[in-house]
Amino acid sequence: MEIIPATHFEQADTLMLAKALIGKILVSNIEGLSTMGRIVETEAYLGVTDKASHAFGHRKTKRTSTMYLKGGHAYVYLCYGIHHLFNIVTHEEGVPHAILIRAFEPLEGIDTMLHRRGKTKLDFTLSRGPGSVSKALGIHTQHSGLLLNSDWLYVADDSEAYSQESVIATPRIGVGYAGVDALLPYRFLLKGSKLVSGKGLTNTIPT
DNA sequence: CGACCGATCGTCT
DNA sequence: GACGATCGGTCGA
Repeated sequence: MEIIPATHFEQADTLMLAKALIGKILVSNIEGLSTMGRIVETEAYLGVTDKASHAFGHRKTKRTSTMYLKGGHAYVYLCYGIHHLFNIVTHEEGVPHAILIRAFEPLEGIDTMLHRRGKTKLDFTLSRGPGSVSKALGIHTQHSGLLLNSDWLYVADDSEAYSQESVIATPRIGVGYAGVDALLPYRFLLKGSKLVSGKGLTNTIPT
């Protein structure tokens, strides 16, 4: 399995990067515990021109300043006072693009993930939804601003083949406030995956 | 199965 | 002082 270096995310085409993340492996080594899963759902947030992005209109605050770092950094923020949502920053320094990881298929460290999630048995809710993703992997807002690397968290490619047709694009979830931008097809998912979040899909069938 | 609701708090106006 | 890039539980059809 090949580690994808943080510099990979310095590329400018965030939509391409978000699509290409589908099928890749996310590995965390946090608090001495190793967990791993295959990414099945992502969303792209295109910075200053994207009404759904925290950086829309060049908004830059203490919280969102990490989005302006160069690609390959982690952007983690607290949502609804409860959930820690994990993004990978993309593009060059100063351009606040990011990719939200919304769901993955658990591969290793399942006992650890179950414990972190307060569950006793594996089902499709373990790592479905961006809040669940971070909780299962042990990602916390304190990780925001860190560069992805093998010390704590990285993306890897196990060369499992996914055809372009197996990845589909849909509008993003929960961004109704973004007006017309809420309709943009910036959400990518593995077609037919039962592990994908949101409503109106075949995601209610237990594995 | 869908609709609704409460939890919970940092961030921004 | 209001509001989320959410989740899990409950309620009713």
